Amino acid sequence: MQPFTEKVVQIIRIIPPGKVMTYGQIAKLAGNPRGARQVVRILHSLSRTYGLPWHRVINAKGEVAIHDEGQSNEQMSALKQEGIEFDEYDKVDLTIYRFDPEWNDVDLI
DNA sequence: TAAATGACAAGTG
DNA sequence: CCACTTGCCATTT
Repeated sequence: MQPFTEKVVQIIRIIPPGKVMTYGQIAKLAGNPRGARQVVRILHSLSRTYGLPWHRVINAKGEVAIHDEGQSNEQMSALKQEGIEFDEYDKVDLTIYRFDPEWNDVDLI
């Protein structure tokens, strides 16, 4: 497995309840600012086996990016249960709910 | 080994 | 704010 993939997994695992991260943000922290699409693939294929909080990962606009309706509804209710609120366009306020690791030493985790 | 894929991002008008 | 374009790159076909 690529180091990038492994880091992405590590990062997603540390997202606390009630907070979210964006694909691009995760990719950047994992060492590849252009790897947003790889994060997508990882969530798809590894979220189950690694028990990742996949529902806390959304796109840069603050929207749930799932195309499948059933799954997107599942993600939204999961986030609501953690205290995250959606506006009338089903978007979250990233200025409030975005998780910023600040102490950014992801390599140590 | 080459081509296609994707739950994206950032820029432009 | 919306529509559209371009860049992206690990994984899958």
